[in-house]
Amino acid sequence: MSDRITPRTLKGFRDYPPAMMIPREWIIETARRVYRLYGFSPIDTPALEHLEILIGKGSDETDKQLYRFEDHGGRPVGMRFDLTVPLARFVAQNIQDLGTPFKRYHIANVWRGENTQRGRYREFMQCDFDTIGTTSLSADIEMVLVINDLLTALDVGGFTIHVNHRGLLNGLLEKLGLADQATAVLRSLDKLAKIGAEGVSKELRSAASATDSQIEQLLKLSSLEGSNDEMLAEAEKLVIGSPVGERGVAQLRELIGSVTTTLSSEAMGRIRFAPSICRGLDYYTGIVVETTLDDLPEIGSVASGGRYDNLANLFTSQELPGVGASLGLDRLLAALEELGRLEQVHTPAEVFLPFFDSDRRNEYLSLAARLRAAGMGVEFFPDAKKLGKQLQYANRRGFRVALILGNDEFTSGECQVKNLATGESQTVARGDDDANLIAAVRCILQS
RNA sequence: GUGGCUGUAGUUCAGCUGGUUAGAACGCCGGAUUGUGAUUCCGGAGGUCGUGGGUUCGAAUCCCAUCAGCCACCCCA
Repeated sequence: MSDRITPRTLKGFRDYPPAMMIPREWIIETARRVYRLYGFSPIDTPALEHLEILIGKGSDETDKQLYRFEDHGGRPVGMRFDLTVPLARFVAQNIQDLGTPFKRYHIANVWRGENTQRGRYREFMQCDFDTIGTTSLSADIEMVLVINDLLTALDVGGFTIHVNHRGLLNGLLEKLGLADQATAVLRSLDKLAKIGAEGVSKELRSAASATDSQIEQLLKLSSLEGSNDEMLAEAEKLVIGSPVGERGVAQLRELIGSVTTTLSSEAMGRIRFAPSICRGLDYYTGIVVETTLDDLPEIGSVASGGRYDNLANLFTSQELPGVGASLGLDRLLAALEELGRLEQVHTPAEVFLPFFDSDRRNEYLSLAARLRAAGMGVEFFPDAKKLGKQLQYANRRGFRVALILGNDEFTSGECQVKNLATGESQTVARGDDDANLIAAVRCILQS
């Protein structure tokens, strides 16, 4: 047996044991619930697409990271590297049946063959939601509200939603005569928080061959401080005379105004105009957002998105503008773990039923069935091992309650209800339908 | 893709400039306690030192390659 195959996973790909999968599923379920509350419908698309659908849609960088190969029929194919390009293909192909506006969410794995790092893998999950087929700012506003509701539901603690507008940036670039260097300039500006004003100006000089006065103007916009209103007023001055720039400022003002009046007073401080963020992706054309956790800003954006008015043009002549965002599941998970905001639970059920008296299996099974019918998760231990061992197992898995019944209890019609967190145990008379017992368990679970 | 660091029991690590049967803590399993889990005591299992070559009388230790992880760049979730 020396030729056994070594069990291993590919670089950047990983297994998800229960301790990881339980919080993961909780986030996914929360995202699903919040998206649905806004009327977004689920879709899925194939992991594999014709190569021509995927290449040239993101940037040179995404083309390099694309997993590509020939299928068994010799067709050039690729694995999706995000959910937005498949969405563009999907709506271009099906919009006549879907109608507009089309609101969808899509929670699925994507693949990128890039170098790995903590929180960065080659297979990872995105939780996207987008509204297709309307240019109304309502959809942009709703995107921000969804992010707010989602992160609130996920109990991540304080967070800040940073918003900016590509039109504002493009307007300034036009005025400065740097429009053809847009990508390089925006990428440099995006790093302001990371490398500082000096680093950015150095990079602007070398990468975008910007002059000192151009750099000064760009940094002036990026470094604005004050209230949202004050910053917007200053930004407006910088782009005055540029229609796209002025429109960007107007939209930002409207969006921030709408969001702050909709949110509760404690939540409205969460939205901030942030003139330096712009998102690396080329296809954004309007509002862009990034969201950081106040207690862990250095981990980067956990929910990002924006408006893209041209994406489906690659596949159809029909005009299909869109706006949407994506929750960074794995990054958020890493952050919550680091912040100690994840409950360490290893079992999806909360009630543990030891197999104590080996002659009474069927009686245990019917008790478990009755509790499950009452909506409680119950795990019945498969082996009639020593009670101490069974309780140890229950304790490690994070069960809340153990129900202990041996020969004594069965004959007296009672049950010991043990609170595993405190160690306290009470004896409850079961009665005919176990209603007493169910109430006692429920009491502990709700405390 | 580029550069740097790391890789020894399940886990965290020790192992001096190469030298006999590679250690510890915690964890795990069994028992003390045949009806009660985070304590205590006793006992036990578990490692071809990531993998493959090379140098050497001799390699966990040195060299090369490879795989994997971490960090920075790049990019992004």
